[in-house]
Amino acid sequence: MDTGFTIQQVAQRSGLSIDTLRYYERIGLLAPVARASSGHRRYMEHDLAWIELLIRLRDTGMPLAQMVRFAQLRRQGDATIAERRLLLEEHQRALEEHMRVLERHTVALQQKIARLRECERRLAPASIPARATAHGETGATAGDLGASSASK
Amino acid sequence: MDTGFTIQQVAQRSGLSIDTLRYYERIGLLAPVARASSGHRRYMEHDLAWIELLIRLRDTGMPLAQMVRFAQLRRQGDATIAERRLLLEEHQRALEEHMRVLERHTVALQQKIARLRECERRLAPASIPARATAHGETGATAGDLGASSASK
DNA sequence: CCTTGACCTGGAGTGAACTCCAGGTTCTAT
DNA sequence: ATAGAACCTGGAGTTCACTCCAGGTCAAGG
Repeated sequence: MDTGFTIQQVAQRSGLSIDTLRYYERIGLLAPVARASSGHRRYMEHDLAWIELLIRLRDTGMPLAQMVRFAQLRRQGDATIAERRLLLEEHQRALEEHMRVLERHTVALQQKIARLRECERRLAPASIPARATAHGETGATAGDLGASSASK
Repeated sequence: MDTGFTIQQVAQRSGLSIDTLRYYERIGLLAPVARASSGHRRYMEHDLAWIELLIRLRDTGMPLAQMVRFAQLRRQGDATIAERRLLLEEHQRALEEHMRVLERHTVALQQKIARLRECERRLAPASIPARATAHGETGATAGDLGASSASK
């Protein structure tokens, strides 16, 4: 009986550090991992699948606290499936909203880049040493400024 | 001379907190803001535009340190326009890559949600008290686990 | 037998990005 | 004139998500 992956193998496969794997177990993101007779961790396939999901949630912006909540629900078994689904759906909605925001930001950044490029075109080729005008390359439309990050 | 916005007004319009506005100035993200005779800050239109850009960069994941670098370049005037553009283009590329990753994650999460819903369908209506099987709702395909977050 | 390297634990330390506080000034309304 | 709100500064404290460390155990090679 010494099947399963060592913590090092899991770290390599998952991209998480060894310390992070232990940390996740400490805070209850991973249920206590099986041990070899030596006391060393042995991760099973289902641990890998779970870790993969955790990474996905983390990378899509879910805070660890919420992931812990999710992990707790999971450990409570089938009775919590609906609740878990709701949690994921909620997260999914937030994520899609976030992606829309990012989409809008890229457009705006693209415009900003275009304006800079325009500035370059106006300045560089005409190497007339015009006294470096520090005028507004910030960009026009100082208009909206519409509450992007809600601070409580 | 007492034109311009108070720090409170800017906080409301921008969604940043008053403390954050002062903090950003301290670390050099904002050049020293104009003051009323009283010593109170008075933000001008061009400050608002700049703050708007800062928020955009922050919300798209640029670390403050890089934003500070960008702000420094800006203060050095027109000579740094090309460098600033390159910085933004670099950021834009990273951002687009990030959005692609998020896209893939949403797809996977959507599948996960579908599997949970499937579990619910199988369990809930048949109210036969089957001994709560803690079998794998983790989902299939524990396959790839392909290094998602590069830990140095 | 001894070293080397992977692993263990509990706890302390880190970096990023704020957020709060004390103690003091200034504006505004009554 | 004075209470109370808004502002100022410098510095300390907080939260999050790790990351590192000391001191010890365990397995394999020379």
